[in-house]
Amino acid sequence: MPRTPRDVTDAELAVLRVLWADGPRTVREIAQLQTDAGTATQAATVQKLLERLEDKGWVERDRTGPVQRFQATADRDDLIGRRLSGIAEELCEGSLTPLLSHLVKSERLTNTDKQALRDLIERLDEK
Amino acid sequence: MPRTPRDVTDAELAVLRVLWADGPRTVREIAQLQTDAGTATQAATVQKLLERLEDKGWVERDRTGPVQRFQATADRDDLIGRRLSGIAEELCEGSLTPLLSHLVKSERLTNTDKQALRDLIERLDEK
DNA sequence: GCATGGTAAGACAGATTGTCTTTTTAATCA
DNA sequence: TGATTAAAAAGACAATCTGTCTTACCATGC
Repeated sequence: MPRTPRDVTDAELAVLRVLWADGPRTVREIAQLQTDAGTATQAATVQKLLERLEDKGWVERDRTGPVQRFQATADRDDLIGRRLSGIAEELCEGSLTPLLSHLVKSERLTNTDKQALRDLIERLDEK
Repeated sequence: MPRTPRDVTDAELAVLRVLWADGPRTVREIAQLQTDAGTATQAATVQKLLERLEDKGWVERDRTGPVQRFQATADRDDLIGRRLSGIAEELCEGSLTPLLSHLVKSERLTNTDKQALRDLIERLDEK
């Protein structure tokens, strides 16, 4: 029964968000920023989350200064990519095509989306 | 600390797969089919998984016959849709656009994919 | 009325996850 | 330089979540 852990958990994502929004930070700073944002989190908790994120490769730390500073090694789009691949892997034998066509067929695309899509495709062709 | 449970877990997905592939089935049949497929699973376990799937709305059961028969209420594409929405919700304030552009920009699309994509878009325009 | 197979309840252990507490280290200062 | 303090590492915990079973309950066919 090998359960598959989450790539990034809720609490971990909250930390990543701070790093994405405010760049490299210390543990205290992150905790403070989260508290400001309404989600009070003890520094010790943030520290543990950062440790786990580092293990998973989402974050790296700078140990040179007197106080460690953490920064994300991947941005939101990278996480999106990993999640999409995960879905493709689990439900489509690895192919992204079903995801793509699902999105295009979904009724939720705005006209702007459609136009952007056409542009993207054209640019694709050029290459 | 409200953890967000998985929409469909690994073991549950295995059951869903059987229903998708072989249509409405009884608990025993599902267990048997899984065993045939190499993943031995006791009928009791399948029963519990089906119960959970029913609670979550992925499966419904026909209690009329002497033996209950289960069937999926959603297909693979529905699950894909839910997952995509989940990502959009969690990482893109609900917008699907970032997912879409990620997919299109990914290097993993084959020429066939691209062509299919163009066709889809054209059909979109017509509506 | 009783055996039997199917169903429902629920018991469990192991893993995951969000949060802390305790130790250990490192840096500061009287 | 020894005492004080802040930071980081370890690791303790409780509350789930999940995959699997076990036990109790029922309806049917003899």
